[in-house]
Amino acid sequence: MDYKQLIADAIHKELSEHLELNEIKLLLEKPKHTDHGDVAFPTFQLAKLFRKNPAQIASELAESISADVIDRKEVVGPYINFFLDKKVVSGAVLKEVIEKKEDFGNHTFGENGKVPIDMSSPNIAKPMSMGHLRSTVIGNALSNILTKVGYSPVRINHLGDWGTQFGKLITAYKKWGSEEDVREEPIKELLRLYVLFHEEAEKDDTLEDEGRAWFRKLEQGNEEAVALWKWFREESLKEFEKVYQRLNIAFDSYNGEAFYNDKMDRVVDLLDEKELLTVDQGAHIVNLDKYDLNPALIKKSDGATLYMTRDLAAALFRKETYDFAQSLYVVGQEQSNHFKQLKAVLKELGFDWADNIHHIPFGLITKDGKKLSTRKGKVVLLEDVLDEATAQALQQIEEKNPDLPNKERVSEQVGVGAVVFHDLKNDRLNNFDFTIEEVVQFEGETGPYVQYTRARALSILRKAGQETFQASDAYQLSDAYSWEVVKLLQEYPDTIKRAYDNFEPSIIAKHAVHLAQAFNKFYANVRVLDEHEEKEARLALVYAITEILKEDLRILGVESPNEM
RNA sequence: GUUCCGGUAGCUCAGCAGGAUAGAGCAUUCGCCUUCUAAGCGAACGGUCGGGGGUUCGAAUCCCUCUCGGAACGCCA
Repeated sequence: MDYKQLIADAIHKELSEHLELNEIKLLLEKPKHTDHGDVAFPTFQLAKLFRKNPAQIASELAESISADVIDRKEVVGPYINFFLDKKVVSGAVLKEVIEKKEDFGNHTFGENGKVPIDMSSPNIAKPMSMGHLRSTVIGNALSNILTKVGYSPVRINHLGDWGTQFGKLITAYKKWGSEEDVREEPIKELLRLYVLFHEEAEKDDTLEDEGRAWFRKLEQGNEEAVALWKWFREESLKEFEKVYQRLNIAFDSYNGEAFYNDKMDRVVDLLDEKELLTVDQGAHIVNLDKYDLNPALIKKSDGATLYMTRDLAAALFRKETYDFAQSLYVVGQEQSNHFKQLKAVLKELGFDWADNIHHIPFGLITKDGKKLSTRKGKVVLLEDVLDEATAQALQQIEEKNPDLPNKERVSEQVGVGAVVFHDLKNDRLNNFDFTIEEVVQFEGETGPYVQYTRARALSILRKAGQETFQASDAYQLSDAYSWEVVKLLQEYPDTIKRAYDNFEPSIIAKHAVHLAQAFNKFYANVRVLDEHEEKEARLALVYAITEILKEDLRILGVESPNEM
């Protein structure tokens, strides 16, 4: 039920000669202050039309408008403020939530279209950092949002499993490493070797050459090099998997950079056929002047392929494999030029589907104001952050609720939830400077706050001994506190749609926080379990909240403990 | 130098298909547990919405310009 629509209809009846229905709908707004009602209609625009002052128009127009959902109208200057019938609306909304449960807010316009999402993409032999967290959790949340609006997402972990760094790594391993050490703590050891290589390379020029030589051997299929590469890859993946399990994220594909090694010749041939390649300073490029972009580098002057070549191959592969409706790349904003070029080259090749490729950029995480750099060993390890968050959550539980069963499990849910929620709660383009204090918080607009709110709500249901509800519009509520909650529930389908339209998980996070805040106010001011004529309806509201908070958190990739 | 992000309360951020007194969290101070989990609720404090122009009945929101941060600008990914 769309109340804005109903009111627009009612107004349109009176103004059909002057304004289109959708024009009226666009004029309707949601007042900032509750004493201005639930829906407001400003009449400024009508002033010219009627050659009267807006206030006069408002008061004359208000009298003739009526609809079942309108409880009362107030004219304040040039505004007509509509107050909806709380009982009618709350009954209808609660009925729908109880009926649909976690499917409330779903849309079908995605029509099952496949949407590959390039996300996470850590580099083999390097630890997962806070930077990878962003791509991972944003990609995961977008996947969930896409599912909610009817698409069929394909989570692709485009692993950084190829490149000259493997030559360096092999060199470093053979010089300073041992099988034992790598087996012990694969990523820590491989990172140590990688950092060491760069330190030593500053003193010794021949090291870089050696690294390049080993990479060449790897490319040529040298047995020793390939074996080491495979081993590094396997060991790294095992460790990544541990993190992904903690984050509760699974991928549909691990086709990384290496996967496209044998698929790039075709791209070059295709570009050649269409006569798009030109040679400039020895390198093969595609000129993109007409797009106002720098040329795309396809082949280096030594003949080696590049990032662009590989991504073109990947784009083609994904189109052919999935016949996607859209293709998303959750990659840092510093690469927006690359993706503009990628789309432009595909366009030049005559592929209209390039329009369905979307780069989903996100802001940079810095530490002490500086960019994180694996090479310099300046990283914030994701595992360390999750461990710290979990430890603090456990400490919190010991203080607040020491008798809680499954403390370990719950502290993991709360700790990891805090970190993930923190990463998703603001506009994804915002940069932020990492401090553990800021990321691991349990009060205010945080994941644990939302989790805690839901746990309290569930506790009421447990005490009431009622955890299932009949879908009925008899659950009617009249108090101001529940009304704020009902309005937020009612907006849910729209919220999901907006999150999808903007590819923006923070819209869901904000809904979760607002819903939790509204419920906590309700909780503090309205007794649910006391005998009251609206007791059943209040319980139904509490139930609806537990469902929707859980759904909000699920979309974000955050778990919902039943008690905490 | 060019292009792209961003500048809103002490701090972190909402609000930006223009609308009625600019909101929240954190921090600080003060209230509220004999009643549904105080990881909560309430109150106080806190703002030239970076500066200046313009469009408009109306601008934090749109346009121009300046300024200050961050990022990207052909052989890394």
